[in-house]
Amino acid sequence: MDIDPRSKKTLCLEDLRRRVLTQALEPGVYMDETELSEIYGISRPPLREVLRQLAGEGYVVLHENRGAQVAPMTHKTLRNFFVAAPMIYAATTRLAAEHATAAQIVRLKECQWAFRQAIKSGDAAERALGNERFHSLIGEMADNEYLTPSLRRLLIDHTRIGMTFYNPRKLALAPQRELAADQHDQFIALIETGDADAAADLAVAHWELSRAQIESFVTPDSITIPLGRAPGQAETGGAS
Amino acid sequence: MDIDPRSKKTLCLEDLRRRVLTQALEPGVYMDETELSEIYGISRPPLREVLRQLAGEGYVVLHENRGAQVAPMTHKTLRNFFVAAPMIYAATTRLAAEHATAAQIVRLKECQWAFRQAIKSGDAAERALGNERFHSLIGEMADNEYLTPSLRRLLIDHTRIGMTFYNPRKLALAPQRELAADQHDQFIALIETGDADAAADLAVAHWELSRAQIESFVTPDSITIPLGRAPGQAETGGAS
DNA sequence: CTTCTGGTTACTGTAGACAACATGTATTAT
DNA sequence: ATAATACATGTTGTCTACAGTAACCAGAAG
Repeated sequence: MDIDPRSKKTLCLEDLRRRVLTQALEPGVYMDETELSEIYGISRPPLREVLRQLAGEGYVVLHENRGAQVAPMTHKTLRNFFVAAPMIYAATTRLAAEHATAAQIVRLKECQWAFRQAIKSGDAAERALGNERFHSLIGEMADNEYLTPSLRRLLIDHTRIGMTFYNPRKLALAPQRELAADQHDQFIALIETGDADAAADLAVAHWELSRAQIESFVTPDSITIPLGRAPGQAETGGAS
Repeated sequence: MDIDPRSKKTLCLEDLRRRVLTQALEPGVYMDETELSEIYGISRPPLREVLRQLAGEGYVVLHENRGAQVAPMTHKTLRNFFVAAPMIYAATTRLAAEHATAAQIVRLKECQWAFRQAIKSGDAAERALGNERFHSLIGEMADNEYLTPSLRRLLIDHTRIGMTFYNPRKLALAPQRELAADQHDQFIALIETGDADAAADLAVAHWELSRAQIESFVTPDSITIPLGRAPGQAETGGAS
């Protein structure tokens, strides 16, 4: 579909994906077709095609006569996410270890290198996109057209959730970030040796780490702060 | 997205889905935009939107400057299908038993009634579409936006495969068809009582039955036919 | 002051016409 | 005779202009 990476339409598609993933376009907001078509230098019909495709991929939701809405995140979202993620991640990682080609492993290593660079730089968006790409590549390795759709859908919200909670200034979380990156190296090693069982286990462990991080933000430790002290931290707060 | 079922565009979308599922549009064939737009009485831009959406849903594959192709079925298709199906079916059925609402169960019963009618009538397409709708409704009950994409993708090919192999004239398979329909009734009963474990087990059993039917056609028992006899059957044969 | 109704506005949905690309064929040169 | 190239044809990709619809706001009646 997107063979020619130079076309404006493809650029538009990729940029909109990026904007949704990084929450530059916040969940739930409505998008103006005319405005977007002017931004990307194309007319409305092809832009509408792009929006349809994004709807199919789960980035946006289309409403009749009311336009495209960035896929919202509700209270049910997180719960459903916790149910589906470990199963899909474990399954796709297992299949990746069984089917990965040499060329794919090379690309995965390049991606991991870029991911570590992003962590060092402290750029939340780059880190989140790098992580998304890493797991997306594992999905490609799995080479199963029936599991990929759910994996892609999971990665969209996993990235957005990570983007919400990730804060490079929280030094206490640096060890966890290192651990996550180390696990990525282990993914590569296990996929390269074709150890499917270990890869599946690692996928679950990797997921548990991510889950713990998310839960630590959903249930913050603000209780430990003594009463009467000036509250200087409100980092997890909203955007706009 | 498709709130108004009367619009030509929605009709077009649903009809194309139906045509792909019943193999009226055979896997791999290319579709002519102009021709389709004339058939459904709409112009090419909205038709192209429909094709994009169908691509997102996995019914068709888009090729740059070469149009839309009905999603092909290769040798890898069946293998990947066998890997993913039991996992997704079991998971969604379990969740359906946990989350189903009364209104949804009513609709499922209506669907099951229609399904039995279709079996009696011997209409392969109606039966296949009825089965697809039944499992699609269970997917809705599961109410998990992360698992639904894979389920829908599975159901597309499950329906097409069933459409290929199903032959109402094969009387030997009548008991299996009856069993499948009975299992649907059991699905309803277990979902209604909320027995998630039993529902998941039934999903696997239901899948195994379907799998056995498929395998019996992939590996036909032509060996038992004595040599020298006129070969009168070539039903599973290829397309254009 | 509240509520219903009419108009206004801004957006989405669609159509028709034009441009770009790919394919198949015929012609020419080797 | 064969291969390569140029052309003709048909399809996809895109743009501009128009039609339809829903939300918003103002004004009048209760």
